[in-house]
Amino acid sequence: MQSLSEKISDSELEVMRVLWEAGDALPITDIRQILHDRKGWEATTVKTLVQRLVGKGVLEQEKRKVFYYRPLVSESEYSDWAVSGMVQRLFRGSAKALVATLVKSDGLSDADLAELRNFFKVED
Amino acid sequence: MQSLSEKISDSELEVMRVLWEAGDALPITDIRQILHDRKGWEATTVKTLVQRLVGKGVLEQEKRKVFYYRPLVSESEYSDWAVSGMVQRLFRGSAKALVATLVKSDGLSDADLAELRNFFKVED
DNA sequence: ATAATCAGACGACACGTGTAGTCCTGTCAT
DNA sequence: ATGACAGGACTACACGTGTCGTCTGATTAT
Repeated sequence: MQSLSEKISDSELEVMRVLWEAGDALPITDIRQILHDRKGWEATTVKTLVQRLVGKGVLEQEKRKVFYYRPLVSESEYSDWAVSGMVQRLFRGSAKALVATLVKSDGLSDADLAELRNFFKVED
Repeated sequence: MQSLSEKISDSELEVMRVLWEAGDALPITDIRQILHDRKGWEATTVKTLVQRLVGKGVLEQEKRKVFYYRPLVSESEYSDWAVSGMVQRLFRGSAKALVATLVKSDGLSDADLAELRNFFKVED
C-alpha cells in the first residue's frame, strides 16, 4: 500500500466500496453487476471509473482469464486520510471540534453517545 | 439561511472561511488582501470564486459604495452538512465509526482526549 | 464452425473547478 | 478637470468528474 496522492472522487469511491466490501479481488463483471443494481450505472461507466482508479494507483489489475481488481488502499487508510483532510480544512486541525459538531448535530443516537462515553473512559 | 444544495469547492471554502472569520460583511478588497497573503491568489481569482459563491446562493452581495459580501450559510451549518455527508459516504451513517477513526489515527492529542472525556462526562 | 455475447480499449462530451487575464468605468487625488 | 488606480464584468483555458457509446477481438453456446 502507498499513501493517496490523488483524490478519489465520489463516484470512484462507490467502486472502492464494492471492492472493500468484497474483501477480495473481483472481476469487472461483478463490480458492474453490483453497481448496476446499486446505482443504475452502465457497464462502460463502471469500466471508466475502474480505469481511473487504476490510473490513480489505488486499484491493481490482476490478469487471470479476465482482469480481477484489488484495492491497494484499504478503507481505513482512505477514511483516515479523508477525515484528517476534513479536520484540517473545516476545523483548523482540531479533531475535537469535529467531535463537538457530531455531538451537537445529533447525528449520534443515545446509544452512540453511551458507547462513546464508554470508549473514552477506557481509552486511558 | 437556506440549506446547501450545491457543493462548495475547496477553493471556494477558503473564501467562506475569510468571511466566517470576519464575522461581518467584507468588501472585495479585504477578501482579496487576506487571500493574497494567505494563499497567494490574484485579485481576479478571488473575484471569480466570490462570484461563484454568489451564484450558489451562499454569499450575498450588499451594494454600498462597493459591494460587501455576507455569508448566507454559517460555518456550523456548512460543517454539519459536510460532516454528515462524510458520515454517510465513508461510515455508512455511523457517526461513532468516525469518532473511532479519529481516536485511532491519533489526530487527537492527549489534551484533546482529556477534553473529550470530560465532554462526554458532562453531556448527560 | 458459426453466431451471439461479452471483455477490453478508446473515445466522447458536458459540466465543475482552479487559476488568471483584459477591458471598461467610476472614484479619488492633485 | 485630468490622470491614476481600483472595482466589476466578461472571458479563458486546462484539468477533473460524471456518464456513457462504439468497435474489435475473444469466449461460449448451438
